[in-house]
Amino acid sequence: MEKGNIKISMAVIRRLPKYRRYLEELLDKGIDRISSRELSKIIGFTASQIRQDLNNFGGFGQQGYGYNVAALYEEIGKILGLDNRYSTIIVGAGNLGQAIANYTNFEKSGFIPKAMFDINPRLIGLRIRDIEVMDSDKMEEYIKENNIDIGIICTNKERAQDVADQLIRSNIKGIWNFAPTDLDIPENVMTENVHLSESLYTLSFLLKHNSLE
Amino acid sequence: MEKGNIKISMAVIRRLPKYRRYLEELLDKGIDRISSRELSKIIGFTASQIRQDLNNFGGFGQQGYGYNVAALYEEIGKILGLDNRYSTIIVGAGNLGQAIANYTNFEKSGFIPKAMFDINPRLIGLRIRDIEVMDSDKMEEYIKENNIDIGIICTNKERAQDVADQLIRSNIKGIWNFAPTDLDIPENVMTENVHLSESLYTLSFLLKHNSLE
DNA sequence: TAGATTGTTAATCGATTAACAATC
DNA sequence: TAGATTGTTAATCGATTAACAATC
Repeated sequence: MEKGNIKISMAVIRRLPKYRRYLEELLDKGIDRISSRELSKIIGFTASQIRQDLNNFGGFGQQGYGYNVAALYEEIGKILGLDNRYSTIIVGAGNLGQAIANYTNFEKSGFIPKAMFDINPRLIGLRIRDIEVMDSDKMEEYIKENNIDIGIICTNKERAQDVADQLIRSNIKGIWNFAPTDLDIPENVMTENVHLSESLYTLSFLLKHNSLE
Repeated sequence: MEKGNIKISMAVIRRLPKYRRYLEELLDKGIDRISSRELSKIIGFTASQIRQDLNNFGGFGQQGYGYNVAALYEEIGKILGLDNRYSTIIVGAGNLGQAIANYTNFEKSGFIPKAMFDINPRLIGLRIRDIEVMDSDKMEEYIKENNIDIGIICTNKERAQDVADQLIRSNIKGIWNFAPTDLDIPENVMTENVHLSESLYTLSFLLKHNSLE
């Protein structure tokens, strides 16, 4: 999380995927250069913030010219680690797990689902695309033998911590957690939570308090 | 978004669901009072922040005692608007749409899915639980006739803005967007985005930059 | 009452924005 | 070269934390 020794704040990190997404759109439109001012207009961050953000990682622009869209897109991809491939497993083969298994966009970005795991005998043996649902009993062994990088937790909240403990024992590198609970995870295992109900409740708050105006 | 005239920051709003979740856990354990200091230990925010956050909405505590768990849980629910019922529709009946339709926890919190919509003839007529997948052509009419509050966009990014425009024309109050794009939406329609790929890329960043240590 | 803990003001910290010299 | 725009430092703004008087 550094350039030399400089710590990058989470606020900056979370803006990077958005930069990349807008740059991809520009690429698709055949635009090959852009200034922070123009980018500001379409992305909604200030030009100053854009320049600050990018300069955390290096001087990607050129005075008087701006930024080369293709090069910047590429650079941000590298910063985000999207030049890597990651092997993933999906734990919990219910609706959400299956939805993620079916969502091929992640695979295009280098996140390759190798297997799914579930405790429900009726799901074991099922295949989502070419991804097999295996018995959770075999998970720890599978992770170690297949060098799995990321575990995606799509179980209910009751099972989530047990699954996390198994993943941690198997030396997983990262956990993407969809279960509506906060997991207890050691510092060296990176975690990212997707708490859907928190997002929905935020919307609910906005609905309630906006309509008062 | 106010108490009197005071504006509540998004940072505070986004912490509210987490307070509620931890309070629910305490309730389940039969704990009926808690101090900001104790809550701080389990939730990970500072005690000072907890008191500041709550005092945006009122003095829910009592000096020398702390907070009543049940009462505070209830209050935060009201602040979040979870004492309301919301009628929702899910647009896009693919894997993700179906996963959300099947996730009964949202329904328990008052978000009632009334119908799903899709353009794919093979999906139209399908029922997820008791929720019918209808032809997207009928969506605008349906929203108006059934007083739908929230539209949940589960289409691909290409269709998302068109769907949003339809929702807006039908006077929807809020949009929960799962499509990987930023939508152009008027200020009076509340929006909450769930950008899964941004979350995954953030995890990727952390994996890459942490392993350098 | 004495102890505990809130509610709230003040201090600090960090993130965003503004400004401008450097330079393409 | 002159104009444009970056990279970077300084100023501002907002959010978090600390401190403590109020009070249960």
